[in-house]
Formats: sequence, structure tokens, C-alpha cells
Amino acid sequence: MNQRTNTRKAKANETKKKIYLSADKLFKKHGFENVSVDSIVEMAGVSKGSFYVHFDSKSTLIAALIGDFLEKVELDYKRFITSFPSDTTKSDLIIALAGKIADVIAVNIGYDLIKLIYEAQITRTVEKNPLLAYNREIYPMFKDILLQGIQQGEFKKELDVDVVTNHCIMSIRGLTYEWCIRYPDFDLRDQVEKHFDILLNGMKNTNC
Amino acid sequence: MNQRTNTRKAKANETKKKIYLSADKLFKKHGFENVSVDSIVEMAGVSKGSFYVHFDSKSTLIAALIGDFLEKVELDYKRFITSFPSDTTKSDLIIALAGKIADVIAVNIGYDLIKLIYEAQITRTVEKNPLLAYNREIYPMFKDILLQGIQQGEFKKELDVDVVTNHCIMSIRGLTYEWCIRYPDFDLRDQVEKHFDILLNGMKNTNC
DNA sequence: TGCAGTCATTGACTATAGTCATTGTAATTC
DNA sequence: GAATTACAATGACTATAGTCAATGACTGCA
Repeated sequence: MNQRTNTRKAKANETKKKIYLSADKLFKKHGFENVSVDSIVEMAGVSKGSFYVHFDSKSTLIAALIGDFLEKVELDYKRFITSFPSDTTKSDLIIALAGKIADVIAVNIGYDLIKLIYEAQITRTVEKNPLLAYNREIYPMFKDILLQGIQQGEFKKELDVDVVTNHCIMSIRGLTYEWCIRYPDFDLRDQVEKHFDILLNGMKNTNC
Repeated sequence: MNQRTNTRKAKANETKKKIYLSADKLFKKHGFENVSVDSIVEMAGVSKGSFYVHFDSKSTLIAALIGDFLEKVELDYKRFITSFPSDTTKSDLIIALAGKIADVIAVNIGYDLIKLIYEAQITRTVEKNPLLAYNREIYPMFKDILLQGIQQGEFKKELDVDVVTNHCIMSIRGLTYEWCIRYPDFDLRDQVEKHFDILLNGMKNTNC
């Protein structure tokens, strides 16, 4: 428990960091697809076995890198929402938030990274999923607006707020998947806004 | 152009068929994940190079197999729809169709296959995508019902039928992706029905 | 201080997808 | 029918992710 006790763990941590930083450098230089584990460990000056002590797989390392990246990119959605006039309808807020998220995905994060995340997510090579962590942050944003909208009578009072919040998030995720498989022939922001328009207003005629 | 002209192509075709059938047998026996290209060509009695003459990649072969499988599994959705009483609302028909599709996906096709398709789709290892072919068939089903609903005044007349049809399909695809990454903690049919309820009725209060 | 146990590290090894120069034979041209 | 061309087939080869038994340095205890 003294300094000596830490020596080994500190060295191990250093090894992990060396791998992480080398990978970061190489990925930035050549893209995720074009970097092998061998090249990473060579640059880090460690053995291949060491790599697999610190990371379960190449994907896990990539996921860690992406997770850290997302944290930096992540916008302050809360501030974005409160910047709207207080008389803005909750519907407009929902649309604005959804559109903003679509924008961050398509512009700030970008296609290559998002595709990689969605790929990793479905191939289940990752446990600590950076995407779910990312989405966890936007969940309360939607829930908050929806809850207020229900309480103020703008939205139907019989709605289960957790259910609709979930469906909002799933819509964005689903459309982002669609964007990944249709890129570049798919305007994510436009489609998200159209989808939320339907979710908000429905398709049925409302001639009471 | 005579018989002789066909000899080579016929033999080539036979080779392709041998590979295809061996793969089919092996995949059925061991699952898609646990069959190597080497084992396929060994069983087929051809060389590995030959495999890559006939199939661009392992995924392409799997996609071909899945495509053929889907064709067999594919339900007669048209018959399913016409089996409903003529006074059924179009909303109910939409919900029924969406639920039925979810059922076919979850029960008849099954998780392993669907996950494989969604994986292949996003990793872009496949061009002739079996999923899109599959979805192409359900597109006109939705469009037809939606069009009738609009004309009969059940749905809003300002709706662009192609746009909403697309969003219906994308919803199902998006929720299926969600199912893949959450399996088994996700009831696809239930979630699809809930989602379509929102799409049909909206979230806004309709006190005119 | 020396011994025993833990654990990070190693790199040769396996498994497997995909490539490519070479070969032989069917098809076409003259 | 001989010469040329096209193309299916071959299998050794490369690239690369992931494994594992062996090693040895560090820790904590007697």
C-alpha cells in the first residue's frame, strides 16, 4: 500500500497509456480501418500480448477512443434548449432538439465515426458502449420537455412519458442507422425533423 | 453459341453451386459464425481461389443464402391484409401489418439471421442487399393502405404518401436495429405497435 | 533478508479472410 | 486444324486478429 505497491500498477497503467496514445496517433493519421494491432504495439514499443491484457479487442480500444472523443464533441444541449424564448411551444422545442442532435451527429461527429459506433454496437464487440453513454445524456433532455408539455396540456395527458421519451431516442437512433446505410443519399437532419413532425402531429385526420 | 459454348460456363456454374450447397449445409449445421471459407471449399472439393471467383467475399455468399431464405419465409402480406373485414380502419390495418412484420422478423426469421443481415448491411460488405429486397416488397403494402386512408379522409390529406410510407418502413427497420442491440430485453412486436400508435395519433393534444 | 505468490509482459503460435501469378483447357479466329 | 485468346481453377502466400504457456520482476510476509 506504499509507493512500492503502486510501482507495478503504475507501470501497467503507463503501458496501457502508451498503447492508447499510439493508437490515437495512428488512427488519426491513417483512419480506423487502416491500422493493425501489430502497428500499434510496435509504435508503443510493447508486445502484442500486452495489448490484449489491457484491451479485450481492437474494437474495445476503438470504443474507448470514440467515447473520449464524444465527450469532447458533446454539445451543451441544456444551454441550447434554454436559449429559446420561454413561450416556445414544447413541440417546437422537441423538433429543435432532435434537429440539433442530428446536426451534431452528421457534422460534428461525422459519418466515419458514427458508422464505426453503430457497427461496433451491433457486432457486440463492445460492452462499455460509447453510443449508449452518449444517448444517456440526451434522454433527460427529451423527458423534461415532454413532461412539461404533458403537464401544460400541450401533449396528451395519457402519454407515458418514459415510453414516448424512449421512442423519441429510438427514432433518432433508427434514423441514424438508416443514414449509415444510405450515406450520402440521406439528409439526416431533414429526415429526423420530418419523422418528429409525424410523431408529434400523427397521421390521422383530427376533424373533431 | 452452340452446346460447346456452354460447356465452360456450365462447369463454372456447377462449381458455384457446389460451393453454395456446401456452405448451406455447413451453415445449417454449425451456424454462420462457425464456418470458415476453408471448410466450405474443402467440402465442395474446390480450391479457395475458386471460391473468390464466384463470390466477392464470405459475406456475399451469406447474403445470397439469406436472400434465398427470406424469399421462402416471406409471408403473403397481401393476403394477410385482405383477410381483414372491409370496414377495418386504415389505422388498424397499419398497426396490424406492422405488428405482423415484426412477428415475422422475430419469430419466422429469427434473431441470428436478422442480426447478420443488419450487420452485413452496415459493414457494406454486400451490394445486393437481401434486406432491402425484402423491404421492397412491403413498401407497396404500406403505401396502398396509406393512400386509401388519405383518400377516404381517415388520414390527413396534406400528407405526402411516399414520405410517410418511407417513415413507416424506416421505423420498422430502426426498431429492428434496436432489437438487435438489445436482444433479448426488447419485445419487437410490442415496441413496433407502440411506435405506430404514436405515428398514427401523434403526441399533441387534439382539443380543437 | 529471503521466500512465495501475484501479475504484467512476452512473442511464437493459431486461425482465418482474402490475393495473385501460374496453369490448363475451352472457345474463337484464321 | 493450328494458333490465339479468354477465363475458370489452383494453392501457396500475405495480412492480421487473437491466444497462451513461459518468464521474471515486484510485493508482502515470515
